Amino acid sequence: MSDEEMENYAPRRSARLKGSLKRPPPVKTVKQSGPKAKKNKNKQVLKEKPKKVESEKESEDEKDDDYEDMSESSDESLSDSEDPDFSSNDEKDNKKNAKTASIKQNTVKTEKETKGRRSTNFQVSMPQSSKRSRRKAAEDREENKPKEINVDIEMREEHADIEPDLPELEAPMLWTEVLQQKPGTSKTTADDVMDDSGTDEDSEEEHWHAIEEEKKPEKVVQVTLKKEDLERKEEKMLRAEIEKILRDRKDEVSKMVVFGMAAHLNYQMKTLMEAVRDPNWKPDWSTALEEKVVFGGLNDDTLKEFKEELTLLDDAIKILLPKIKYQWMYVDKKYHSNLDLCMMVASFLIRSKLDIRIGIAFDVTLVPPLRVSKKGKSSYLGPFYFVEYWCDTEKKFVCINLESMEIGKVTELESTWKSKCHYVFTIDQRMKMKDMSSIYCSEFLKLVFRKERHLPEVILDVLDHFKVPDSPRDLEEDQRIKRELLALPMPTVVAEFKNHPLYALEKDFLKFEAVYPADTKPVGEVRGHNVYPREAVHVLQGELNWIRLARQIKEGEKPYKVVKARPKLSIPADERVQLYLDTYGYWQTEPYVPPKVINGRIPRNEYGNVYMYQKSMVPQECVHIKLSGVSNIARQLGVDAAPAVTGWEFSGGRNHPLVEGCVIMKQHEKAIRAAWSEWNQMKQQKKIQKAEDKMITLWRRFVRGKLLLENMRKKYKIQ
DNA sequence: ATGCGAGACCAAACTTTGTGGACT
DNA sequence: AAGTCCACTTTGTTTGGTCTCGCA
Repeated sequence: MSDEEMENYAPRRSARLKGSLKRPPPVKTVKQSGPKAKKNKNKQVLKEKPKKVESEKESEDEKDDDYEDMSESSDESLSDSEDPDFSSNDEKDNKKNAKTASIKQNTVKTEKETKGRRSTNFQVSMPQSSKRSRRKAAEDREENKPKEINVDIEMREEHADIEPDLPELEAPMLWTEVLQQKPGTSKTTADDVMDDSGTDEDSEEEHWHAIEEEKKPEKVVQVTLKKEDLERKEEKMLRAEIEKILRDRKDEVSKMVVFGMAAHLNYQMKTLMEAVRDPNWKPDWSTALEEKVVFGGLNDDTLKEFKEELTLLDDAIKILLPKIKYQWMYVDKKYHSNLDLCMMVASFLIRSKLDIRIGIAFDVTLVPPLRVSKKGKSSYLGPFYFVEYWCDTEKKFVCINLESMEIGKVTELESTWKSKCHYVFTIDQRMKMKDMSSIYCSEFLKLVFRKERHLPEVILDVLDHFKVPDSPRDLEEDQRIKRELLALPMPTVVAEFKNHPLYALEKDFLKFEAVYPADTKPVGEVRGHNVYPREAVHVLQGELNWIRLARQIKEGEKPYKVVKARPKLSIPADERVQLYLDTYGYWQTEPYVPPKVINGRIPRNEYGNVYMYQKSMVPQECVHIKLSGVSNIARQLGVDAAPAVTGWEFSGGRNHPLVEGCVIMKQHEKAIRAAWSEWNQMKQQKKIQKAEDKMITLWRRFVRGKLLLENMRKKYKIQ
């Protein structure tokens, strides 16, 4: 990016808001994203489960030894493996063993009891903070390690398989529990017990179902009141949310319309060029007229003559291939639509060796969200087409009004459009698309018109997709348009100056805006306000923001403007003092010069970090390694490593630096990378091992539970 | 009729370097 | 037993835009 581009890019306030300086999305959004949400859910399930097992086990302990032996034997049969973790993973085992004083296992397990307790908690699973997963994502991108993710997914699926079966195991346990419990003491609440009375006569199983399926009615008055308040608040939030979504949607849709129109124009031009350049296509009726143009120049009469040759059809010509269609129409001297006519005139002019552009005038008609349109239905009938040709004598493109076939009458052209158009694009034979609204829309500089249009950035964004470099002629034209616009009379109304593309009032300068050079003379005065050219208004930035754009303040520069700084939220409101922020213009900055390594120590900022907002900011003789856990490795190897701040994250009501990997000296890179990959491999292996262990534990529990259930059914003769 | 300014209201931007407890 | 991870948290102030209303 050249310096000049940089300036255009950075200092505009609106650009700042939408662009690079926008803070990274808050954690919230990351949290809500698919994989994370899924993980949370998964975690919850896992956390809940041990509780159930606990209750299961407690009731189990109260039963006679019969099925304990049973489960014991199943336990043993399953825990053949010598792996101590494997058999000690289950808390149930430990307690039971302690109680029954089983010989061999008891010794092993009591020894490891504390360890076993911990592992029942299932924290082993995949809970990951957004930060970590983001870092992991970055790391995956860099190192291509899909394996890790696969394991996660597999595990989740595994659980999904097991999970539905487990509740069945609970039934007999809870049933006995329920019978034993006194009203009010149980977890299954007094309501359930009260409902019991009604189902006295039922069989045991139906009894159970009645308890399970009964829904508790909500009765508490206080809760409903609170709920109402909540609803009111929620309703408001919901409405705001919906409005925002609709607003965004409207923006998106209208952007799409603009994009679609641009693509359409692009396509038409392409088709036209194909048709005209086709050597097999030889319409001869217009040759005389063409020669007239070539030798005598283009004038209204020749164009009118051309149009008189044509017949207007009532129905569209149905030929699918547009190129053929235009060729055929031209030969047959027929047209149906405005577009057809445009294409034929354009063909004619190209054949007459003229450089042409085709233009499209259109509008984006959308009813604003949640608001009734005052004007009623849109009367938009467009798009409308026109042709321009390059006039050598005037050194500019001149428009042709396809209705009257008059040349060069810009204001009349607009009146031929049957409805108001806010956008006019043109495309030349090089496929260079330009926004010419400023020339063809007479109200272009009006405040209302500006507001009805998209932001200039959006238009540029769309046109960027049809990238063709500017030719000298394009640049010249831009200059000419600017001169013409400047020659128009200045607005007389103060409000018209707000966001005016050419002028700005001093009173409307934004907080971070100032006139540069400082001695810029006002170009006029409106009701006592000085009018400055918009070009002279520059956006300033504080030092930290410039660093984020890889620029630093030149030495000895004085702040160009001092603005009120935002209060520090960490200081209590009553103790805050008004702080000020020094701001500088682009011209006061230079490209960021990364600091040098002194005595083998990587230079850090006051927080012990290195700013790595851009790749170019890496300190000299250093490299930035974006691998998670790499700073640990560096520390273990005794290598100096500085955490790299790549952005900011808003969480916990505060801003925190986003640290991605660290900066180390180049000479250590190889060793660190090797050490990291070794460490990472071990980590992966451990993870897989853990996942497998857990799977086995779950399966073991599942099978044992099944056996237990069978035993119970046999014993109590339950089907 | 038109434009202006004040004021109310609202949405969005901007803010820019922790902590405590659990776990390993 | 130190080091690491993770959940907690989801602010409050400023700013600019929009709308309305009264006034010139």
